[in-house]
This record gives sequence, C-alpha cells and structure tokens, in this order.
Amino acid sequence: MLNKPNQFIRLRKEKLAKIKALGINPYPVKSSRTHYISALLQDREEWIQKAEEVSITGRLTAMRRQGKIGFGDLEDISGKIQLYVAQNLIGEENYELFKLCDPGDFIQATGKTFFTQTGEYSLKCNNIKLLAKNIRPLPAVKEKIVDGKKIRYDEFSDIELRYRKRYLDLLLNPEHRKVFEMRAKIITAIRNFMDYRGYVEVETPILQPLYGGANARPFITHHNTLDMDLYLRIATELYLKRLIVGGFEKVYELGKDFRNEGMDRTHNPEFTMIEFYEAYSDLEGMMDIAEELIKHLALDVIGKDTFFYRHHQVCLSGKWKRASLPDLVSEYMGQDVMNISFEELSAYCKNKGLVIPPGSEKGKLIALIFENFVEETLIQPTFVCDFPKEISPLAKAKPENPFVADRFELFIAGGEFANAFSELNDPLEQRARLEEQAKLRDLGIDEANVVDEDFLEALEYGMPPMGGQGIGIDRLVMLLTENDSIKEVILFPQMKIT
RNA sequence: GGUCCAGUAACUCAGCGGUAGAGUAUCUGCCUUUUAAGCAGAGAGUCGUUGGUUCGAUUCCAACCUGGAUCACCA
Repeated sequence: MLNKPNQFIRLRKEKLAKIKALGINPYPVKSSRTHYISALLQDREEWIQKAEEVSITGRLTAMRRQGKIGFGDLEDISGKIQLYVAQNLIGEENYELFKLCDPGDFIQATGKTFFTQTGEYSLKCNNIKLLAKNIRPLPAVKEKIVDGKKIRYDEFSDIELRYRKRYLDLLLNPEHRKVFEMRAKIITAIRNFMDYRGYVEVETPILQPLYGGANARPFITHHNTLDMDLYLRIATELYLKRLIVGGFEKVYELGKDFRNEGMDRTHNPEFTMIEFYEAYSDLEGMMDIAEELIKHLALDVIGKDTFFYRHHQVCLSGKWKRASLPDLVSEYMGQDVMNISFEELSAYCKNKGLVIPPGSEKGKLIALIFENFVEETLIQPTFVCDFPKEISPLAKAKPENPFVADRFELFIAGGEFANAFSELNDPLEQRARLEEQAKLRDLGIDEANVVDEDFLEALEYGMPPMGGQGIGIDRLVMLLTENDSIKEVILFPQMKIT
C-alpha cells in the first residue's frame, strides 16, 4: 500500500539489506561447482558410500523451513535435488543466511548425499553460499507426484504472459523448455545433414537494396550514412543463386526472413527458413532431399514417425505420395481443368466466393482453387508438382508442358512444408518473367517480385541448371514437436507493445 | 479487418448492481527429516482503460487496449 512497485519487492530488498549487513556479498563473482546435479542422481547408493563432499549450484525452487532445520529444492540445467540444511551442521551464521534465502535465489550448496527419513535422496549441506539474490518472487507453482504422474498446481499458464515473459515460461514449464531444446537439435541435425552432403553454409545480406525471391511485402529500414532505404530480406534465393554463378555448387543458408504481413497461428513477421541450391541437381534430387531430411529428423532426432498435428494423425514413413496440381484441381472440380477456358474458370472461382486479383490468368485461378479447397485435404506427406508457371516466376517451365513449372511443394497436414523448383537460368526468359511481375505491381499487387537488374546481370554470366528448395523451419518444428501455434516454437514471438 | 471469448492480489481462479473473496505465494510466531510440510495470526487489489446509465458500477451499456479462437487477407 505504501511503497510501490509492490510489497514483495520491498520485502526482498529489505532481506537484501540484511544480507549485506551480515557482511555477505549477495552477488559474488566466484562460484564453484564440482558436479552437475544429474551426476549425483545416478548411482545414489554409491555416492552415499563414497561420502564424497560435492558442491552444486543452481536456483532454489522451493523452501520448506521448520525451525532450526530446513529443506530446499535446488535445480540446475541437469536436474533437481533436495537440500537438507540444519543449523547444527552449517553453523549459526550460515543458517542466518539460509533463513534470508528465497525461492528464486541462486545458491551454491556443499555437502554429501544421503537419504532422509522419508527416503528422499538429498544433499546434507555443510555450507551454503549465496550466488545471486532474487528480489522479484517467481510465480508460485507447486507440483506433486501422484502415481508417478506429476500434478502441477497454479501452473503458469496465461498464454500472453508466457510469450511476453518467456524466461518465466521456460523456468516454470519444463515441457516448454523442452520444445526449444528440440528445436535446437533439429536445427543442428539439419546443418549436419546438409554439411554431410557437401553443402557449404553461407551468409548473405539481410539488409538488401532490393528484395526478392518470394511474393511478399518487405520491411523497410534506413541506413543513415548511406542515406538510403534498405529492405529486410524476404528470402535468400537471389543471393544464393549469385553464389552458384560464382562457382559454388552446393550452398545453403539457414536464417531469418522477414515478411511484412498478417500474423496468425502459422505466421510470425520474422521466421526461420533454410534455402539450398545444388548445381546439376533437379526436382527429383530435391524431392529425395526433402523426404530424407524430414524422415531423418523425425526418426533420429525425435524418435518417431507419427505425429499429431493440427487435429490430424500424420505418418511420415513410407514412400511419400506425388501428385500433379492440375490433376488435383481437376479431381476436385470434376472436370479437366486444362480444357476449361479462362472465362469458365473465372466464373467458377467467383461462384465459390474467391476474390480474383487483377492481372490473373488461368494459372493463378487454378492455384487459387488449389489453395482454397485442395491444400487442406493433403494430410499425409504429398509432393504436389506442376505448379502453374504463371505463379512461379523464378522456376523453369516444364519442357513437355510449358503451362506449368518444374516445381513442387510439399504438403503435410494441409500445410506447406517445402517449395522447390528447377531454377530458371535463362537470363532473357528470367527478365521477361520479372517484367511480367512488374506489370502486376503496377496493377496493385504489392507482393509481386521486383526487377533486380544485378541479379539478371549475374544470370547473363551463366548459371548451371540446378535444383533449389526452401523449407520453413518454424513449421517443421511445429510438426515435429506437435505444436499448433508458431508462437510455441519461437522463443520471443512478435507481440504488440503494452 | 469481421465475429466470438477472456482480462479481478505475485500465480491459478470464484464472485456479479450495494465500493471485493479462496487456494497457493508473502510476512510474523512455533517447529531438527519435510516435500503441494504443518499449526496460529497478519498484510496484500485503481476488479484492463476511458466514458455513460444509476442514489450507487468490478458487476449493466459503449468505445478503446491486450491476448486467444475463428473467418478473411497473406507464403
């Protein structure tokens, strides 16, 4: 009531002052740990027999004091163990310090392990050292184990708070920390997979004078010294292709892209993507890599092949299906889409309530029908080939059917997981395609590609035939960790300022 | 952007026209093998924000803010 910000912080600051008055530095430089807690938890009988004195460090997560003894739970990255602290063992002065400790403090405990009367394996402390005082109490979460199952009380579960104060979420909800540990393992495994295949990992500019490689609106920023606007990249594609022109044959980049668009369960303004390009490879090669990589991540990193994702049971084992986009759309419509006129198709779309963007031709309409009605039916992994060339400005046309591009997207659980094509390396054709895109921009399609003269010039020097592919990492992690919201797999998702 | 739901103590929630409650957490006291420790006592809230209706609003109404779900848009 008196002192803002709140009573708790005020009280803890008072404790802090008392600790200082005892001549103790609440934030010392030195700490020493002889063992991780997990090490003590193995071969418990042996530890007790050895009676070796150990020092462990970590955060105090609970305290149960009773007079001249007390118990505490100490947790480090590896595990948690109970501390037994008795005044007659650690001495009066040291016990005074213990009384001034709170859950949330970092401490170093020294002693030997033993079993308490109730059979709890614990550290019998002969010394406690404060490593860092907490002055803002952590939310009080308690847990109890019943029949081997952990019941948590007053779980820190407010979704908004979990995202805004992610450190608390990680601290108080171990299963959420686990998601990010899995994410790290997945990303490491992807790098190993690519490196093993002879790909070179590269880093290309995030700040770009022009953006390209995808259909999206960019973020714009400004460089003061150069006095020029720059764009945050929406894709790495055009720079990676320049590297293939430059003589690299296999490159990949795994990093953030930025798209200035709506946010929802599957879109965050900054997200992680891997793109890779391989000279002399083709669509077959790209499908093999996608299938092999994702199966590897599922089986070898996660350890299973079946996932429950977005209300669907998805099995990644077995040879993945392949389908042709026009065939799927024809099947959906009940008539051969290749033999329908633009006018008929247009009427069909309007009848279905689809909004037809200006400048659309037949390919765009077919894609619209696919996106709105067919995608969601592709639950088990499916490579969808033959995307209309019209919506694939950076992909080669298929020789036997120039209406479509030599391109596929991979769909799982109704969502897109990969996008790959035979990269267009005809500089004149590429120029013509980008100029088509420029016309769309003039019609108000903000997401259309811009003409990148430097990229076109690079192509004029010659680029080998190749396969290229992009895989969204966040969505892959969502699938593999069975999370339906992208915010659950991004540590600090974008939130409005409050 | 549309629609629906939510916002009350540090956490999890109840209440709903008469200016607030519980459990946990916190503080004080007792307690040398506890473990969601226990027992006794205490403190703690601009009831998301701003207006309106009313004698009186946390409660009803409106707008706004933040988040979630969903649709639209969008890779």
